[in-house]
Amino acid sequence: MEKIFIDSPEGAFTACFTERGLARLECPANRRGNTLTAIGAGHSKFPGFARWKKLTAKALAEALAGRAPRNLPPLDLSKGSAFQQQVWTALQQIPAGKTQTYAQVAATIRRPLATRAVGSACGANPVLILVPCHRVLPKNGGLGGFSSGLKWKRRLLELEGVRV
DNA sequence: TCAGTTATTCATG
DNA sequence: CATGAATAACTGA
Repeated sequence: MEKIFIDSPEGAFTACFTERGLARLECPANRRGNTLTAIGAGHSKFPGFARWKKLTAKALAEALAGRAPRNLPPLDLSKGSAFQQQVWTALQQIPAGKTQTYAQVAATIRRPLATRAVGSACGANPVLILVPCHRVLPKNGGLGGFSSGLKWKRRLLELEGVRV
């Protein structure tokens, strides 16, 4: 598990890679740019690691600019249960600037009654932004929740031009 | 295995 | 508009 930090205008994101791909991507804890430096960037344990890092940084930059990333690094979602992986995969099908309700996501994975479970799966999503759990809103027009804080969810939606 | 929990939703009053 | 039940799946013990 290689852990690095990726600088961005929003702060330093944390990314974790396994031999299979990107396993985690976390929002900066505090908004003001912290001074953490890259860890593990020197020794690439896995083949293609350096390229994944570059792809991740690039995809992240694209996403923060409100556009859908061209190329994503491989994602290692093997940590999650089968159900969670289905949800996370479904989330990636939502185009930038669009939103879905928890019920709609439940419907797309052919589990129309699992709306609540979908919410749980979103909360367990380890790869924020690249797996766009922020594009899922409750049906009543509220915001729902966000693992790194609702501030981030609102901001990410604004970056994509979504009004709440 | 099972009780407790959840980033929901719908029907009621 | 507030409340409560229903509902599928995760988590921890």
